[in-house]
Amino acid sequence: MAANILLVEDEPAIQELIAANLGRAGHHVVRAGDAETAQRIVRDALPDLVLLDWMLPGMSGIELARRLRADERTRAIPIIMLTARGEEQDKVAGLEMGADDYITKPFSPRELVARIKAVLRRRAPQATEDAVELGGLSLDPATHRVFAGEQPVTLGPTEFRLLHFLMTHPERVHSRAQLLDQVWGDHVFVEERTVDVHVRRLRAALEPVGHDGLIQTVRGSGYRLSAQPAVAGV
Amino acid sequence: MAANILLVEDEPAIQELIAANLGRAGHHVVRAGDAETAQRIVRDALPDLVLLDWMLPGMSGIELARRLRADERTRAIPIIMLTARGEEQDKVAGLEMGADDYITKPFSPRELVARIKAVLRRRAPQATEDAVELGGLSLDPATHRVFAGEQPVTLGPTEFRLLHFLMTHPERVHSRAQLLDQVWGDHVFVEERTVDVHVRRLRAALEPVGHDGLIQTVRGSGYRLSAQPAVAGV
DNA sequence: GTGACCTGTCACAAAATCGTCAATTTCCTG
DNA sequence: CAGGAAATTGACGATTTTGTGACAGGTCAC
Repeated sequence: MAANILLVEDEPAIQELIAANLGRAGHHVVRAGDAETAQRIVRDALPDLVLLDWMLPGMSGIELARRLRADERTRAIPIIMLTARGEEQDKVAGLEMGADDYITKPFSPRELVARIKAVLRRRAPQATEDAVELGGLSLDPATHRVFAGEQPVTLGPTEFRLLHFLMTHPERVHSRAQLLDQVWGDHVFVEERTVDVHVRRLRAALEPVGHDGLIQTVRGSGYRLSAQPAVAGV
Repeated sequence: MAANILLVEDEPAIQELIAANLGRAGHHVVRAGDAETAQRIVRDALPDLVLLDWMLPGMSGIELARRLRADERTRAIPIIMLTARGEEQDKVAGLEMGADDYITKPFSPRELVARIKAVLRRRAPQATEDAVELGGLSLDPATHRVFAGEQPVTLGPTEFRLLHFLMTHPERVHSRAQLLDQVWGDHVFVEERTVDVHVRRLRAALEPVGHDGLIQTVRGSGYRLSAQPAVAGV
């Protein structure tokens, strides 16, 4: 259950302490000393969770939380706020602002880790997981199933993600690099040729159910999923 | 968001104060002055949430929480504990015992109401108490029985709840984390692989009565209950 | 007590999937 | 049509994910 956590805390001592504890719990921690930096990091790195001190120099924690909630891409990221004792107003405001939880300073490392774990696990399943249908082929992320008409298609996890991406971005040519970013994740280190292999496996799974020409090769550029045949006529 | 709330608090003055505030917030409040009474009320009335003072005469709040978590029927009821300042030990113990949240006394009415709202909101939509039937398999929460056609199936409590959840949410793929949330509750600290073990036990119980392929593994994602075979029949 | 369950975790076995490579084939350019 | 770049393919060892059996505690009804 390792996770990327952004810690927003201005006091170096506390920052250090928390980071050490989270690190020991197996999490990867990125730190920010102020809200502006934090905002930038969130946009760039999209952490799994934000640990947010409520009292910050400059932009307040509340304001940052509000902004994160306002942005489409960062809306789903859970926020745990750190408050000093007795800041009753803040707690209420924070919860209403969309914080998922709060912890009152001082807190024990165990409590912090326990709360993080709970929040991460509670994360709602993505809402934008609609089924895709295209040219007689349907794919449903919720059930994790693919059908060619009535016939089920069996795919490995990677092929499934690849097909999902292609079906949600049809007709466009995607370079191998783009596919690696989108399907594998932009942090992995994998040969570009690997894409070829998975495309091949995907084609092999689609061909027996009458979808051969579906994934087309664009020489020198990449691949494209298209309901239209690659070449007119013939 | 009106809810039935059981307030367990021995000090009449505080009891009165809290009850008044909750009532103003639109909740229906039932009160108990000690843990024994509370336990009885919970079994009878099945409130939506329990507000539990940690310091009680006789049976402690922790003990009550433990018992509620141990009982099949009351396990899912959220618990918010009320603690005095500085009782750090209690917080950790409480959270591990299954409390969904805690509030440090003294607290503001606004905060209390906000916390209650948050806890109720994140509670998973409760499965119906109606009997479920699916592909020759029937499960009745009321009688706590499972039948495969005419044949009774014997299950342990956890397997029963697991099957219940899967039957009420068929076809969908559930990650181990989601199953832990929904079946074990989001407050427990259990390894994800434990899910595997219980799935195995469930499969073992279902297989001799002709329901082998019912629970399917979706590699890399989780498990799925489906009347449809994973792969088209050969 | 005590014996019959249940539970959560491990360590290990079994399976499925992955990423690479090298050999081939295909396709474009001159 | 030759040459060479680009893509396809089949094979394979490495890695990751699941399935299993065993086990140490804990609970509960006798």
